[in-house]
Amino acid sequence: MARTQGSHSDITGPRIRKAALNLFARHGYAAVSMRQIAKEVGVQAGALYNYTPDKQSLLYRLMREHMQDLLSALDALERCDDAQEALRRFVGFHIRFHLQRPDEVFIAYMELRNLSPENFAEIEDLRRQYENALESILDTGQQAGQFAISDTKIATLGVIAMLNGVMTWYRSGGRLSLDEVEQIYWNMVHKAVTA
Amino acid sequence: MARTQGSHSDITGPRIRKAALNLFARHGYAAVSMRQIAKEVGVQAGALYNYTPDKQSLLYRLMREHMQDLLSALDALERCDDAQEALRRFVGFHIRFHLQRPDEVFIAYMELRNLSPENFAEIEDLRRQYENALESILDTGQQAGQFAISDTKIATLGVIAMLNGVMTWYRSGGRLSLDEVEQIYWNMVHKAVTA
DNA sequence: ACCGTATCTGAACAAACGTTCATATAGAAC
DNA sequence: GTTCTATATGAACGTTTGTTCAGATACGGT
Repeated sequence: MARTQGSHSDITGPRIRKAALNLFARHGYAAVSMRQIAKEVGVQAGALYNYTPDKQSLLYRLMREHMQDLLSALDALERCDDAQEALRRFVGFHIRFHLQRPDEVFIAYMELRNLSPENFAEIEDLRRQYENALESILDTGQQAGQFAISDTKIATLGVIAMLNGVMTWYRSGGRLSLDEVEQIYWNMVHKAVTA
Repeated sequence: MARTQGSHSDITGPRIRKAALNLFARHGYAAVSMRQIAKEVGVQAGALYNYTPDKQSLLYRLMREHMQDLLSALDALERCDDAQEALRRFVGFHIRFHLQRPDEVFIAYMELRNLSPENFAEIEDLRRQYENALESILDTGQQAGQFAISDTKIATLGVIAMLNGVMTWYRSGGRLSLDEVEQIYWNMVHKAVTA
């Protein structure tokens, strides 16, 4: 008989978050019930409340941790004074990081409206930090005369939007390798911003 | 006393769809109840079922009509043999058409997963038709030696993703005019694909 | 003036929702 | 081996969900 009660389960917490992540990504936050999440974990709905105060916090925590991971990973990227090289690294980093976490990424920009106002503000701030990193690369290159960008703010959003598009179609094991995808996108981004 | 019953209301149907559109766009299909829609229209929930067999059909019809409008409008665009000019027109058309219908656009790509499988397949087919129109422009330019695109399928998705990004930030009356926005994006797209 | 019908109300339905809580149990600590 | 506590159950709560339907009402046609 499987042990179902009383054990110290350090693993139940992570499993709940994983199940919630997966279900939220597939069906959307509003369409997923606490009972569905509990069923996926193999537990009764009430048990979830040992690990989260409510459903909203479950979503918020998933999004916040994802954004913090993203910023940490970006921070760990080797610095580079040359703007073009920095941009190339950013493109590669963005594509690879996001393709490794399709569910987190999907949630992070699809479920923003299901956050409470305070939680939304925090996530939005983290997102802005990420955009600013790219914008400062574009600014640097623009001032150095390497880039010819009419509006760095829009270019930032344009580049990120284009790169994010990769997740709507890329499937590992498909026609193109990760290296090829990175090469193709870098080629487009590079030409789009270069003088 | 406002007339509340018995009248032939050719206007209730459109008002229901408009309210549903607005609410779905703001809060998401799953998070909006039939009673909320009814309240927005100023009617009881049961009355909605004179105009739609169920909630799902309400969403499906909104998405299908939007995609058909999009394809019709694209079809009405003046043909052009020169690929670069055709691409320029496409960029302008896409930006303007989509900015005029922010709610429809938002729903059309956010609520795909809330469609039943059959409905999803139909909408997806319409979307593919639209993508194919752009891809054939890129193909033409590629064969004519005007463009230097390593993969037209990916370039198609990349361009559309970039252009769609405009809707996440553009607000009419903001810093930039529509003409300026179009110019900026055309500049980026043009450089990204040109030889 | 009356009828027929399209339209809406208001109540009802069963099911599902997020959340709470008294109770049970299995493992850790002694 | 007993006790303590973290972790789970399972039932219950009040609300809300999508949907149905009998009855009421007001307009168009005659």
